[in-house]
Amino acid sequence: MRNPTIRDVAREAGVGIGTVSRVLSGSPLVAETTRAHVWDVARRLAYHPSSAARALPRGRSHVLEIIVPLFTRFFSIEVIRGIEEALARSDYSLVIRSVEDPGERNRVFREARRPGQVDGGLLVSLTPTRPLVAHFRTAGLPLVLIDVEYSTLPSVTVDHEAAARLAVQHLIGLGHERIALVGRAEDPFTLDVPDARQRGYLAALQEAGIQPRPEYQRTTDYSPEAGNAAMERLLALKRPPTAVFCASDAQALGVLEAARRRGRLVPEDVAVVGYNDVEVAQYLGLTTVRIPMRAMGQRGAELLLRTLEEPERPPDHIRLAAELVVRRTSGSLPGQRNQRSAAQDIA
Amino acid sequence: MRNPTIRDVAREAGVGIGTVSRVLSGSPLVAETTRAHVWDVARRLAYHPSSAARALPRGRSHVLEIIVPLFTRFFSIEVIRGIEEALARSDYSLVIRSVEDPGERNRVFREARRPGQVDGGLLVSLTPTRPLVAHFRTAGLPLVLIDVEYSTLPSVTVDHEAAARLAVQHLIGLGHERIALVGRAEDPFTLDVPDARQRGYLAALQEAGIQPRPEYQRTTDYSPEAGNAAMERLLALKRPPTAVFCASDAQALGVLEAARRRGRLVPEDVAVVGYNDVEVAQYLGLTTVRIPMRAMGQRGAELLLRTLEEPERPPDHIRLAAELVVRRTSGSLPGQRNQRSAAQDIA
DNA sequence: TTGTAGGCGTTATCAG
DNA sequence: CTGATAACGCCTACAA
Repeated sequence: MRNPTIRDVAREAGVGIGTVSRVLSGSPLVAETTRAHVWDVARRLAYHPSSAARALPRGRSHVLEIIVPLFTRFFSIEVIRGIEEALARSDYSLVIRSVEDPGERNRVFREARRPGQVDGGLLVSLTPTRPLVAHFRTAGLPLVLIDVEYSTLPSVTVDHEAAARLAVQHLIGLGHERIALVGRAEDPFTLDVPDARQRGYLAALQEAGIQPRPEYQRTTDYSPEAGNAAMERLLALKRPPTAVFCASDAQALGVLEAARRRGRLVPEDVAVVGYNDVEVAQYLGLTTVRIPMRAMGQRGAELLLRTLEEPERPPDHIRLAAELVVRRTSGSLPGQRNQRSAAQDIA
Repeated sequence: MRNPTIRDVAREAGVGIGTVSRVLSGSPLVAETTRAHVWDVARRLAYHPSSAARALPRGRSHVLEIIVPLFTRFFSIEVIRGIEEALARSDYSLVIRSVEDPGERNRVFREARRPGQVDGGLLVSLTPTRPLVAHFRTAGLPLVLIDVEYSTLPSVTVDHEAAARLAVQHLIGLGHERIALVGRAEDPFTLDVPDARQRGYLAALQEAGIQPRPEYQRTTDYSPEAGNAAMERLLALKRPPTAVFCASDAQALGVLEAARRRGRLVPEDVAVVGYNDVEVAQYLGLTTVRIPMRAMGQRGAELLLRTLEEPERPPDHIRLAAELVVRRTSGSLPGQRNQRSAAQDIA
């Protein structure tokens, strides 16, 4: 009934518990025959070491903590999934902590598990506070950042500025000059001002010698509703833009909807480019910038694992590339019959 | 540098470790003054008990395990989120295990944490196997099911049959008689044959005295692409349906797209109803059945917590109500401008 | 190469 | 009410 302990295995195998322990932890100081025998017995008894008991003398829990904002957001989910994939074969468990609103952030940071509870942390899209960094440092626990940079900590990021520039360059390449930005409102979770996507947008315009216009730049939060409202404003201008670059696919959805309601054809009257490449983007034919979310999670987890093995290793700063995915809403190549997207007819 | 241990607190407070332990666990057998003093010292030293050390004599880890299929699916995410909300104030941690394909299921079940690793489990949309149930039973660990029923285990479910009937009744109420079903293919994760939604569909037709037609019933998996293909087939019939009920919003998306491509107006030529009420449904104006996913998670977690405190408690079987959300794709009532009309309760 | 013993931080029991 | 002290299951010197 009770789980077998290491002692049971030792007795059953006729060896000392030290030997069993060595076999299980793969120590080379065991005779080959002994090892085989012990393994046999352990398997037969269905022995599984208690992680709590193991954590005690080792001083390590084999648990990793990840702190992520807005758990239900597609971006977060994908990153988490990537982390899980990387951790799957590593016998580390993952504890996920979600920060649902900015006020919660400091509380969660403060409650970040004490050493012994957790062996390391992963911070996603969240700028670390000084105390948090100090906490992990003095505790000797590795902390890895995803989608955020910090000089002394390992990180995995995407160059959002370059990604945004890519998108806007694409629009310029199609001949657009009146290009609007539906950017994001100040992100309450990170401190990245001005926003990287906006910087990329401006850079692309400048490269092409296009004068940016303030009335073409709107910032809203990441929702279809907000995108919708922003687009309404843009379309109400005397010279409305012929193309719109959105800081998220969610906003782009709203932009498409507004265009439809105002009778504008996409991409004939107005081209739309989103950001992230969420699932529905492909389905709606939305041209967008693909952010390698899952890969970000994977690489971050790998970085953490590596730092765990080699604590003194200087922090890596990995930067992944985003790619532009051209679909129908930006009216790619001439001669290609553009389908109107589903979103437009439904509503 | 090292974390303070209970011994440090005891020494600093000038008491025995037993007393500190009692104070911290809220035992009433401590003098009020002693208690206050010990708390003070503990706070001052920033003492945090080691969960590993605590787990050892207690035989409980304070970790709960949740096994969920297809982690990235909206349904799973929402349920998990509900669970987290319920657990947030309970100092239990959550370890999430995802089953990404049916082959993985048994492996994950087999690896279900041994007692001592975990204090209980939550199974989402996954029919438990005999061995799994036995495993938890003999280990004396509570296991709660979400979105699945099993006589001897507590569960939280939604009556999918009633929910589906509701949707189809709505269509019938609008005057439709040629109503198609885009159902789900056999679910590799659960064993629910015939599918509850299909049963509900058939029941609603029968109640209304409508003869079900085999050619109106298509089963596909939960993807827009599959829904799209199914709709193409339906539209190719000599007498195509005037309404389609889909077993998921994902399929409904594809159905809408197919209708658009074939030049059918929604809802004038064909009405469409989805299932789940995913985020984008509201945005696309999709009439659908709202499944209380988050609430399912919450209630499930609460059930688990309760069983943890009271192990002998007979299993509760909680059944939550789904509601119909009428939006544009079913063309509600003439003149009625409401996006969401009165939600109707079921069950 | 292997067995033994001490210790990891708590809880729980049992005398005081 | 409170303070020792024996587990809890495992790891790791250390001794053999």
